[in-house]
Order: sequence, then C-alpha cells, then structure tokens
Amino acid sequence: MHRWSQLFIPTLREAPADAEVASHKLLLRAGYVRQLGAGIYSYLLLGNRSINKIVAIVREEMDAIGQEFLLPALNPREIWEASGRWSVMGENMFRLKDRKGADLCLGMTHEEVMTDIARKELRSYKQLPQIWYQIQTKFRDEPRPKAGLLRVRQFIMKDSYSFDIDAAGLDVSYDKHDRAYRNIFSRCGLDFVAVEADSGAMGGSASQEFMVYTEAGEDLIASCPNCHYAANLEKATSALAVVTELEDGVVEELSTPTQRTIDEVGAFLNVAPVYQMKTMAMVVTAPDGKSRTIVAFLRGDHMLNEAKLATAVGGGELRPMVAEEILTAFGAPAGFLGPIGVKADYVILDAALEGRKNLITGANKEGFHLRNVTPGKDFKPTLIADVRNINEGEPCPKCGTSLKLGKAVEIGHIFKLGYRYSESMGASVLDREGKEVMPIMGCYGIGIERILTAAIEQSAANRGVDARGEISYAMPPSIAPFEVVVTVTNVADETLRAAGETVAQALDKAGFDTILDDRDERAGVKFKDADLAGIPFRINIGKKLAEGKVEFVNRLTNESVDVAVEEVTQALTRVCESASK
RNA sequence: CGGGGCGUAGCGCAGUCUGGUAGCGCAUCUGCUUUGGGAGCAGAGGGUCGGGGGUUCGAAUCCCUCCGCCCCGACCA
Repeated sequence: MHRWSQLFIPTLREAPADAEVASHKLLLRAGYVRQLGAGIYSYLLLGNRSINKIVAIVREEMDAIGQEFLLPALNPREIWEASGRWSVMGENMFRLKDRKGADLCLGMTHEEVMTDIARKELRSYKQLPQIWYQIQTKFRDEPRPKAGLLRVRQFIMKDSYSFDIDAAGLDVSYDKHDRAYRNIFSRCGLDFVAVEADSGAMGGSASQEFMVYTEAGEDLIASCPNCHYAANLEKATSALAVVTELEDGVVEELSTPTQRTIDEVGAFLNVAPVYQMKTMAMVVTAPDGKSRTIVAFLRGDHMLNEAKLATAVGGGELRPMVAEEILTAFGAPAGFLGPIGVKADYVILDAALEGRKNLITGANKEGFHLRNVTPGKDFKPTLIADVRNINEGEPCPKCGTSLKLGKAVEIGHIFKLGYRYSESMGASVLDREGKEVMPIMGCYGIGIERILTAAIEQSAANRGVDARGEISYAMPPSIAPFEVVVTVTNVADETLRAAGETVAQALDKAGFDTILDDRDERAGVKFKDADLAGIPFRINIGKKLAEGKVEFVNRLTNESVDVAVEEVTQALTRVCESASK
C-alpha cells in the first residue's frame, strides 16, 4: 500500500503550452512524465508504474511463446554494414565514435544483433524454431518528434524475432505472435484493429499492423465494424455501388468558358461528380533517378492516393506537374485537361472508372470540356489500377457494411521478414539432409509507451470534454499506476483517517494495487488529483462513515454507490470481475 | 530540410510595436481560519527576461548571430 503524502506526484493545474494532444497534456498534468528534450522524456513515478504494468503483461504473454533476451543498445558499425543498413538508415540512426575513432550506433531495431547471434550459434534444424524477444530501449533520430509520447526519439519496444526452417514454420511463429498481440492489447484495455499493412521496402511476404483509432494518430485506416476487414488507406479498397450511366452519344465538345473545377463544371452542366472524370498530372522520379510523366484519371468525387499511384508505377517520388509540363503534355492549362490526345509516359485509369462510359472530362482545349468519353474506346490507358482514396461509409469489399475511416496510431506490427537478414548476414543451419539452408525470419514489435498513450487517448475521446472544456480520462485497471485510491476527505478527522487506513489495508491485502490519499489537503484537491492520475476506482471516506458507509466511485462508468465499510473489498472485486468479462 | 509560431519565476501569461532598470494569476513557504470537486485572510521568498555579440548614457524591448521548443509539411524497420 502506498501513501500519497509520501510520494512525488507533481500535478499541474494547467497544461504546459507545448502540449497539444490530450494524452500529452494529461501525462504532464498528472505528473506521469516530464520532458527533457524534443522527443525525450523522463518517466516519473506514475508513468513508470504504468509502463511497468504494461511491460509485465507483454512479458507474460511473450513468455508463453518465446524467450526473453536483453541485447545491447550500443552497436558496432560492422553488423549494420553486414546487413547493408548502415547507409540505408540514414539520418534516423544515432551514430557515435568511441575513443579509438571506431563507429558505433544506438540500436533503432535489432534484426542485426539477433541475426548475429543466430549466425554464430544456430547450427541445426533441430534447434529451430526459435522465438527470441526483448523489452528494451530504442533510439531513432526522428525528423519530427511530436505529440508527447506518441513519436519520440527514445522509447521502449518489445521486439521479437523468429527463426524457422521453412515458410510453414514461419507461418506458425507469425500466428503465435498474432494471438499473443491480441491478448496483450485486450488485457491492456485497448480497442484495436489489425490491418493489413504494406510490406514496403522490407520486401516481406506478409505484415499486419495493430492500430488504435485516435485523432492523435498519424496513419489513416479503414476498417469494417462487421467483418474483420481493415486496411491502411494506402491499401484499402471498397465495393462501390454501380452507377447508372448517362445516355449514349458521340464525343462532343461543350463550351465551359470559365468552369475549371469538378464542382464548377458539374454545376454549369448540371451533372453529378460521379459522371465526371478528373485529371491528375504528376511526375514520378523513379528510384533509378529517371523522371517520367503520369496522368491519372479518377471519378470526379474521388481523391488520388499518392502512395497507391507510386506503387502502380513501380515506386519513386511523386510531385504534381508544373504549368509548363502540363502545357507540353496536354496542350491546355489545368482545369481543362482530359485523356484524349494526351502525351505522357503513364496514362493511368483508376479502377473505379473501369467499364464506365459517357463521362464528362476536359477537352485539352481552354474553355472546353467533352462529354460521352468512354475509357478504352476513346482513349487507351497504359494501366488500370486502384489509385484512389476510399471514403468514409463506402461499402466493405468483403461484406458490404459501411467502412469506418479515421486516424489511428500503430501500437504493434508483425512481419514476415523472409531471408533478408539470414542471407545478407550469412546465417544458416543444416537441414535433415545435411544440406546448408537459411533460416526464415519474422520480426515483431510493440511500442510500450504507445500502449499507454493510446489508452489515454481512447478514454479521453470516449469521455469528451466537460462543461468547462476540461478533458478527462480513466486508465484501464490493468495498466493504471494504481487500481484504487482511498480518499480520506478530511485527515483532521481522526475517525475518517483511521477508517481510510483500515479500508486501504484491506484492499491491499486483497491484492489490489492501492494508494491511500492521506494528504492534509481539501477533498476537492484530492478528487482532482485522483482524476488526473486516471485511477479507475476511488473510495471516498467521508461523512457517511457515521452510518458505516463509504462512497465507491467507478470512474470507468462514472457510477457512484454507497457501500458498507466492511464490504468495500467485495464490491471492488465484483466490479473488476464483471469488467474483465 | 521547407513553412509558421514561441522562448520573461515551477505552470499559464502581460510587458517588446513606441528603450528608462520586470509585473499578474496559480503554485511554493509561514501564521490563523477552513475541510466533499483545485478554500479565505495576512505576510514572505523566488528572475543570467534562452545564450553570445552589437547599437545606446541606458536594452526584456532595437540590430546581428547561435541555441532550444511547438505546429504544418517532407520523412518515418
């Protein structure tokens, strides 16, 4: 049992002006953390307690499938050269030299160190599979740390690595992580979705991100509330309703002297955006350094997704065409661009326009648009690809339910790596036939602090703001710094103080992580501080003690009931049991 | 790295335009009164005005320069 009067819990009446997102403000105001520099934080008592609880849950679930190691954060250059990532990581890697001038770096992830152990130690297929994990500090020199603990330069990560003899084995290791992660996040009280992720530059075969919807998040995801479909916006698709086409006719020019945008043209010609085709003119600079022009055609009410477009043309950096480039490609200025007669390296038709006909689009002639343009007949795209953003409410591609679209924060990622590191770093074992084969790897990460921030953001978002515009939250009991606070409303009253002591001792004995607020403060101050700390349950020892009762406040539900002093422990046990169901 | 903003007491801010030797609220400390949602009264302490340089009789204020922090973008196994 802890006594508030003896702890250092520096709460702030006002949030520092630097803090913008809810979790950042609350973490500072509640005295969970203090900032040392951009993206560098100290965890004080409350923050550390929550983090330790999250770590304990992670450790328990991970121990069920793997073995815990602890690797060095300080890495020599050589292993990073071996994997080829000394240069790939660029400025995101913190680098330093030792007294002899040798290059070192601070680990931002640990494929290299783990693979180094594997290559030195693993000799036989009989030693596989292995799942090795650690809970350790990572360092990343982020271009822009932000949003409190959400994007920082030093953070704690649970990272694990699997080594299997073949792809089927990797599937098993991957699925074990999938299940362990779901257990971990559920136990931490998070509402999460698992989304298919882009395997990206790592070149792996499968990858899944675990996301929590929050406005503070940096990713946009779409998910189905009904089935399990969920995807990053860069991959998300939807089942669009079939459009009843406009009447057939021949391609003809329409005078649209000053109408440039979809809305202007639509209003002028009295056609909805779904019958229009918009033109996006881009230039891609491919990884080989060559620039190529792209024109992409999308339905009038659709938005281009640059990541999808970049993928469609084989990767590279995209930028919009400038005015001169547009004139060269189309012979007309922006606002009147269309597909007929266009000159570009790529002419891309968005998949949503495949099979459509009789569309309104630009004439490539200033002051004119065309009608009755049919893709495939009137112009031939070089490529048909899904290059658009889906919109909130569009039907799920799997089951047709309206999709939920929103910002989210990534709390975990599981990834089938393949042979990238085994190969580059030279890890191999002998198989059943005595032949040398490379183990196939997977890597799996969880951001510990992000679980904390996501839990706060989630609770704050659910609660909204009160009449005075104040944000509030309550921590899930499993990861709260304390599960229950016993608030003695007036310590000057010896009866109340003694009762608080008794109740707190009883709760502590029953196994609840208990704090007794025995400070000589007014009741209001203690209530505010307990709320700020996010403690989910509070027992108020006050005037009703005369009738043998205390007040039991459940901040998760905002309910408050009077219970007999001797029944407090049972009441809390009951609430916790029903909450965990 | 591009754009924007900020830096004055622990926190929130005013003062900067128009130069004259630093102020308000909260917090802190002492005393008394209070004790169920950030109490009241009385008193007290606390400042390299981000650093350096310059202009000036005089700089928080004007000029130069560096640093730090926040936001948007770019970037992000």
